[in-house]
Amino acid sequence: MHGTKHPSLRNRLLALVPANEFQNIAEVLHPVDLPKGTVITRANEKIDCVYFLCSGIGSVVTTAKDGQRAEAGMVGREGFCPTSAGVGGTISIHEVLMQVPGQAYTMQLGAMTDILPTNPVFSNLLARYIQSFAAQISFTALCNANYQVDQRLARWLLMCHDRLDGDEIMITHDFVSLMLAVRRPSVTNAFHILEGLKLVFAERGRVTIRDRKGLEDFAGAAYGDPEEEYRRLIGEI
Amino acid sequence: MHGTKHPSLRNRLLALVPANEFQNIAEVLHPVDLPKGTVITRANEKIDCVYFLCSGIGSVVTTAKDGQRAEAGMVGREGFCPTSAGVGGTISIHEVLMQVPGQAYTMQLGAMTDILPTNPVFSNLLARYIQSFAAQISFTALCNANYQVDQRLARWLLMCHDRLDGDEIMITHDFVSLMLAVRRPSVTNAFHILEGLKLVFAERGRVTIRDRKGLEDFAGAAYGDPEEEYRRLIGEI
DNA sequence: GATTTTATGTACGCTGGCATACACTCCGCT
DNA sequence: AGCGGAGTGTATGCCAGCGTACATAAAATC
Repeated sequence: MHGTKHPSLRNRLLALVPANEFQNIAEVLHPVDLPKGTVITRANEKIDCVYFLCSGIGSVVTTAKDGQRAEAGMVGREGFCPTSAGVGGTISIHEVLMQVPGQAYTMQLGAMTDILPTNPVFSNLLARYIQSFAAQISFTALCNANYQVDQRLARWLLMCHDRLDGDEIMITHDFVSLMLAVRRPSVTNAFHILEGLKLVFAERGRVTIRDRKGLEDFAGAAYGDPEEEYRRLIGEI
Repeated sequence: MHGTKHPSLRNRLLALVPANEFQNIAEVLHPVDLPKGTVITRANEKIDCVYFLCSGIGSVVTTAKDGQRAEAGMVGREGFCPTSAGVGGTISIHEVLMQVPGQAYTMQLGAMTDILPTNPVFSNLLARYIQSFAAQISFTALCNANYQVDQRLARWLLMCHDRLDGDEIMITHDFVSLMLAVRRPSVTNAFHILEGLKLVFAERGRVTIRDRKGLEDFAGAAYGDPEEEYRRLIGEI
C-alpha cells in the first residue's frame, strides 16, 4: 500500500473510508493477484485473510455438511469477503472462489480484529455491505424457489456484468451449473434461449452480453432489488 | 421500559448489551403486543419501528416487484428486525409478519439512528446478528435449490421449535406453502411423510413436535449450520 | 341445529428439470 | 499431424412438484 493514493483505490468500500481512518487501514493492506479458481476463503475453517477486491469476481458458495453446494451470491470491487470477519467473526460458513481473476487488497484477520473497534465509520461501512449482501442472498433464495433456469441465468449474467468492465465473461456451462445448482445441460438449454433472443452470444468458454437492456427485461423482477439496496446503503456500484 | 430490569429482558440481543449502553437504549424502548398476522415491517416502504421480539416468531419474506414471495428466514427473541435499520438504513426489502403471536420491545427508527453511532457494543451486536441472519438466508437458498419439500419442511419446523417454548406450533398447511414457496398439497404430502415417521403430529391448524432428534436427523445437513454461526457470533439461542 | 367459512385430503394430467449417457468439436500438447 | 482432454450439443426415461379441481371435515357464525 505504500504510496497508493486513497481515492485511486478501486475497491468501493475502501474508497469510501474517510482519511483519518484510512491511515490506520492502509498500513495493514497488501496487494495480491488472484488467478482464476483461487479459493480465497474456505468454508468452516479459521479465516486467514480478508479480501477487498479491486477487480475480478468471487463466487460466494454455501456448502452443507453433506457436500451440497449452491451459490449464495457474488462479490466484486463493491464489497469484501468473508463477511463474518467484518463483525469480528473468525470462521466463514461460505467458500469464496475467484470465478473471474482479479486483484485485491488483503489484510490478516488479526489486523481486521484490531481495526474494527477503533474505526467506527469503516465498521459501519462493512456492516452496511453485509446488509446489502443479505439482500442479494435473499433474492438468490427467492429465485431458486420461484424462477426457471433461463431467468436465473439472466440474473446471474447481469450480476457478473455489473462487476466487470467489458461485455465478455469467461465461463463454462459446467461452472454456471454449479453456481445455479442445476444440471449442466439445463444451462446449455437456457443459453440457447437467451441466444435465440439475441441477448447474449455464447462461445466455447466465453459469453458476450449483446443486449444488456433486453437481459434485464428478460430477468424481470429477479434482478434489481438487491442492487437498489446497495445504492441506498452505500452508493453507486 | 420504566422499571424493567435489564437481565430479565427476554430478547437475546438486548440482554447482552452492557449496562452503560443499555441505559440509553432503555429510554426509548416500548413494549408492544403483536397478534398473529401483524405485519411489523412492510417491504420497500419507509421503516417506522424497529422490533426486538421477546416471544413469537416473525417470518421474513422477500417480495419481488412481480409479486413473487418466498421466506428468507425467521426471527424470534434471538434477533431483531428489520435488519437494515441496524446499520442506518431506512427502507427494508423484506416484509416481516408475525407467524406466531408474541411480545416485543420496539423503538422508533429515529431513536435507532441516534443510538447507533454512540453505542458501539450495541451496534456491533446488531451487525453480528445481521451476519448470522445472512447465514440463515444462505441455507434457505441452498435448500430451495437442492432439497425436497419434506426435508425443507423438517428444517422449517425445527427453526420454529428453536424459537418457541413448547412443542406446539399453530400453523396451517396453506401458510407453510407460502413460506416454502411450494403448492399447498405438497405441504400436506410432506406432513404425511413426517407423521408416518412419527416425527410430528399434525392436527387442523396445529403441529406438535414429537421427536425433535428424529426431525434433525431427517433434515440432515439442511439444518444446523446457521444456528452454529449464531452461537459463534452471539451466543446460545 | 343449520349454514358458512376455513382447513385438509386427494386426484389428474402436465412439464421442467433430473440422472445418465454419448457424440461431436474445439483447443492445447507432444 | 495426431492425440487427448475439456467444453458443448443432444437424447432418453423418469419423477417431483405444478396448476387445478373437487370432496370432505372441522370450526365459526348465525
